[in-house]
Amino acid sequence: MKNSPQMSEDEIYHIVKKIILSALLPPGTRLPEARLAPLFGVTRERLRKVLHRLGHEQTLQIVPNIGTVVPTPSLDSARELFEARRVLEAGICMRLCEKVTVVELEQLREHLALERQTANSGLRPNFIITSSQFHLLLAKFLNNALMTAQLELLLAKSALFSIFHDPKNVSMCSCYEHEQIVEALEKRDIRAAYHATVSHLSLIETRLQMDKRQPGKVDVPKIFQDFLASQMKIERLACKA
Amino acid sequence: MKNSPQMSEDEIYHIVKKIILSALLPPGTRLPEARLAPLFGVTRERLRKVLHRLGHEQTLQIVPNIGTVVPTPSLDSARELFEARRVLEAGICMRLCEKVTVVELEQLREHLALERQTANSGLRPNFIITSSQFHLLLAKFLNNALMTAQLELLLAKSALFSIFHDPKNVSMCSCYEHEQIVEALEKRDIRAAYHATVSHLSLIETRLQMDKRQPGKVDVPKIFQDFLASQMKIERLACKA
DNA sequence: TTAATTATTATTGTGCACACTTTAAAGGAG
DNA sequence: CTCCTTTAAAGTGTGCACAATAATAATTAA
Repeated sequence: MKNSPQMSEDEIYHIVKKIILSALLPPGTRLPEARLAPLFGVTRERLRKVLHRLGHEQTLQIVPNIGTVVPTPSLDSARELFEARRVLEAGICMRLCEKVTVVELEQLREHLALERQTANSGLRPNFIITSSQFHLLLAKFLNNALMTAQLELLLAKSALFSIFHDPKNVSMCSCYEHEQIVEALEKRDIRAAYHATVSHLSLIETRLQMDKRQPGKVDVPKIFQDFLASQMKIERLACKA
Repeated sequence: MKNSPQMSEDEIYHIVKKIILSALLPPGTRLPEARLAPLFGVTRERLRKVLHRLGHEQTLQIVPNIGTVVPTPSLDSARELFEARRVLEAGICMRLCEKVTVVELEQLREHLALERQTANSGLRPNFIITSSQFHLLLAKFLNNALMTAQLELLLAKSALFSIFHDPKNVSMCSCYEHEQIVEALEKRDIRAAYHATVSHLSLIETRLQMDKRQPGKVDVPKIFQDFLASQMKIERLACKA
């Protein structure tokens, strides 16, 4: 059964990105373009373009004559990453204190509920994404596409780090920490919001313990195919509703 | 005389970027890949890759069946851009208050002198770049490659706006405003540094007056060639020294 | 049996050609 | 002379083929 729905480049881009950031592939895994392309119903050249785009924005690593591989982030870059996130997200949170609406606060509460639910379900890939989206949601309320895009890049890199991390710890802690941020926003307390954000990010950073799991070979095309199948199932459900 | 020094993709990337950000080409100008490629001594496909990379990071605009064109930024995106810069650069400046060294402060002073000199010389392309580099210099002192890269993207977009702007006003004002930032850093006064940065950026923003100069057709290959020639002259001087 | 070496297969990188689209130019009617 | 239509030129987008490189399997020697 060949899966050839002739996807657009943007669609492919988002799907591949999601697969990488869901930690479905161990770091160091190569992405063979000729094998993966037919799964999206496109030629090799087309997928290649998408892969290299992800490479340029550091979600993938481009290695000459090897192609694109899932990156293995270093400890140094973690330091830089979280420092950048502290600067950007603290700023976002402070601005948000002034202009966040009650409707948006309600949305945040709903998202917190979703996070708890996902955490309890124990599915790590889902949780990594849900957890990131809390931060993204905050940025979106500022109505600034550019800033949202910049944060999205940082979140993508953060997700790559989470791959190395013990899942259970993150799940429990961050839900509570996110709640503290929302509470500060509800009180419109700039100082509290600043500290909640900065300390939350610092906590994530210190929790990082480089496990260095082995590259453990996997059947990449199979993982892609499974993911696409599950995506299609979700889409069908959405259509029904 | 064909100019074919077989440049690397990274070299080409930086040169094209510099040409765009120097406001050498009016907004809306198309970049014909087949014509430009031989100037760098590469094939069309190779240049194409670089052009699209610049397109993905918004330094160029990709239009289907038209190719890459010099973007014409909108007023809305200016608002977003400077809001993002305020958040990021204010954060950078505040952190810098704590850890900037005397050597670095000296470097900043030197750069201010260079800015004044460039402003007086009246060469707008040079000034746009020199002025941006002040902001970049601040970021570099934080020793965070990621944050530097993020700011670099924002500065690139800002430079695109400067193309629409009356050059003389910028020149005079920003030098003084940059000086205020340096003074705040010298006193290690976080509050002053924050305000100097935020108000400087807001001033730049309000000064923007969309001139809407006509696309005014230009000989793109000629401009590229001239730029490359001048670059080579600079390189030769550097070799002698 | 294991290590080293060679042969084979798989995969990336890139130039080329051709189809398709847009732009510029030429020609003709009002 | 101007505007519209038609024709030619220029330019983009993309599949394909082949060369170069890396990974894997097979083979041989110690």
